[in-house]
Amino acid sequence: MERRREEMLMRKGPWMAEEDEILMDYVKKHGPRDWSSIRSKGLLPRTGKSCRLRWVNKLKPDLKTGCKFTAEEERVVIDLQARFGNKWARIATYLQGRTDNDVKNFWSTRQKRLARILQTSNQPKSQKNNGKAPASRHVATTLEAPRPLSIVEHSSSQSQSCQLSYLENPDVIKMVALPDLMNPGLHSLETNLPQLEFTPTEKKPCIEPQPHFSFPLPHPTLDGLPLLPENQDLVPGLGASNLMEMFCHQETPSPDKGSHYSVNAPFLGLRGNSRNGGKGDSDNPATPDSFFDDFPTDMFDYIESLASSSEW
DNA sequence: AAATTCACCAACCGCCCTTGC
DNA sequence: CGCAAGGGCGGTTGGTGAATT
Repeated sequence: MERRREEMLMRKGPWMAEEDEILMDYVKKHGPRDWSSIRSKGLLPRTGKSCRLRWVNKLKPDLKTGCKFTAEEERVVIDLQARFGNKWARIATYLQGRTDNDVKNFWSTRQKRLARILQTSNQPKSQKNNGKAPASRHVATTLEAPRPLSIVEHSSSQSQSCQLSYLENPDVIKMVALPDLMNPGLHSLETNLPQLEFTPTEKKPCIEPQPHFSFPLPHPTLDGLPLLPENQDLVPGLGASNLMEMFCHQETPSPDKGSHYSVNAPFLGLRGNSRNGGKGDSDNPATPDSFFDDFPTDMFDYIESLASSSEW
């Protein structure tokens, strides 16, 4: 009795269908506001926060629940994350039917995948086959390379072999992993695309709206910033040597460390996590991880398609 | 077939901002 | 102006099912 009463005081955990019904009914009558009064009126033994969250993430009409992010949505998230940082709620406003939680989860999964990929790649070959991770998941992307990564200029002919969704991205810097970087098998796959494009996140003032966006946007621009600037294959004046300097200006490759490049590229607009004084993510100091935030997700698709290939 | 790994998702927690008194 | 409550948001965790070994 007492226990039941306690339960009634405040419920946690998964929502039941009846609770959903009550909440829906409440929102129908009162609108999505005054969440705390749901509890105070004795309608549900849930906190206002919990009610709001449930509504926003599950009950709100027109949500794309259960649908994976499309390639286009992924691209939008990547672009907007580069622009806004971890402002999931803001990013979500540009994705119809997606919530901040959706975007956050998508991004988190992507980050974990990348972290794992990098970790796996950083292991010496001798360890790799002994590791618990399946061999098929080994990938060929790393910043701790046996040989330095080479950075080449973008050219239209090369770009055609790349993920199309990134070709219109501004300030594209293409990093080409050497074919034998991690796996000799890459030689045979070279023509397929052993190229990784990095999207710098420098917040440049843009003149014109990006015409390539095909998804519906609430505004033609984002807070006055066009979503993407016009095509610019390269940051003006950034030749390969300049790029190398920018990537490696903090620490040059040391032979005894096996050409380990410590990447610190301020021009990328690196971000830190938002909370610690980080309300303005975009001007946060760079963090080691944040560099990788700008990896396109389909990079992984490509990598994984390689990884799952029997050629590995 | 069992164990392990991974991806995805739902929900909670804590911090911060806004608002009302 | 200061305080408290409510709400918004980002980070994190835990559960579950699918995929892989």
